[in-house]
Amino acid sequence: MVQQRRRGRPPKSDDGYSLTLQRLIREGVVALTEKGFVASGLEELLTRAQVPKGSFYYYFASKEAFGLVLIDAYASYFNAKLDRWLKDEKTEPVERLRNFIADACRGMERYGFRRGCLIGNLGQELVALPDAYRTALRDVLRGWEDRLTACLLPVDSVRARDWARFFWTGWEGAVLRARLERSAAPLRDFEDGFIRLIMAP
Amino acid sequence: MVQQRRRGRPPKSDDGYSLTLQRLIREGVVALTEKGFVASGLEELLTRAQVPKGSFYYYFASKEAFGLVLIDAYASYFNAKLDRWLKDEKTEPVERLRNFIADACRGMERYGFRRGCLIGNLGQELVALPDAYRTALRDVLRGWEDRLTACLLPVDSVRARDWARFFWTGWEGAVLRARLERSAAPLRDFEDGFIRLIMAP
DNA sequence: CATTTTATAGACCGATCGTCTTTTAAATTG
DNA sequence: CAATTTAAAAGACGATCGGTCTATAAAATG
Repeated sequence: MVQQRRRGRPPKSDDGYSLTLQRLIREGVVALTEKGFVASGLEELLTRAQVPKGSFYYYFASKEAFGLVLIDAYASYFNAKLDRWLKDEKTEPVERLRNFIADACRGMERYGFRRGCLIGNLGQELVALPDAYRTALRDVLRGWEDRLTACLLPVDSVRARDWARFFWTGWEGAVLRARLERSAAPLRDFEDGFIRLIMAP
Repeated sequence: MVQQRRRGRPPKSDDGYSLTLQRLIREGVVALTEKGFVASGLEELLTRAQVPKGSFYYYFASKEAFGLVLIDAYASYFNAKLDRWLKDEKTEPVERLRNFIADACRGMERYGFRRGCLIGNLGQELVALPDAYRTALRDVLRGWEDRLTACLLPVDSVRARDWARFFWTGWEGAVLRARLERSAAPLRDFEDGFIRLIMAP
């Protein structure tokens, strides 16, 4: 069947990710990891992204819709990062987790502990957010939980999921604490405790 | 010595806590535990507290100054709660912690998981907040750490402080997770893991 | 009644959000 | 190549709200 060409100007890129859109999403994710949703104003975002306001509302119906896209984008980015570390077959499971944590420490240091976890940030302001956000955020965390569970299965097949849940719960707290202290120490302290926990008989 | 009466209209109450002030602080703390600093608008707060806008700026120099007072008020409230549970001499140390957690679970359930931890909420939006807030929040957490350290000293005198640090780090995450899931399960899961950790040989 | 201090009232400005109309750009079709 | 069609950008605009400030009322003293 022959593809019937549409009349008129075609989209800049057919995958739905024009350069403008990419910049909006990139700057949006940065803003949310730093300040959360409410404190992130569109005006400042558009200035940073070098995108005029008119374009924003061409791509997104509202700030609310934009936020959901950002959650998705962040989840994709973070899931890729997790898969890279936690599925590294040539490394022992617990060591994979250690590698992920070391990478995260470097990441937080690189940005002077200004950037935290997008999911954690939005989670804290849940009451001020559109209702659909809660389930979206929850599901992202569950996705991380699944990935870590898979990684820990060889270590303790019975409790792998419990440990994974415990990890992400505590990790969000550790990221918060690291920002408060402007130090990666809370991340490493949590790492030590967690590994001691899952290694205990 | 006879109390010389001051000229002018006397304050409604001499302890510096007029009914108006009490209402402002009460509603302010509630707002911050629910939505954080930025998302908490003065307009709504004043409506709830039944205080006209003009009065607010009689009591506080700015929203920023107000926030610092709220952090203090919350810290006092929470420290009193901690002391009540963690210094309960007729109870075993670990059991004291369990009691505190059970109380916290009831608290979160009572408000339908709308209210979180004021310190955690503000910690997440640190970048959007006045600079003085960071150290204030950090010091409050250190105060909690001291209290739990004292409680855990009989259990493990060497590692008591490490465990206390670990607890508060993870606890902030657990509160966040509980709000996301609208369930106290994350709090109890964290409790289980933490106690297993400190009891391990 | 003038003075002093406490407390209230609400006007005011600027920022932000979201919409709307207009303009430009890039392709297709006859 | 001119007309047509759709994509994308540009930014003016109004409604709303947050935060601050000035003016006024209330309650006491001398």
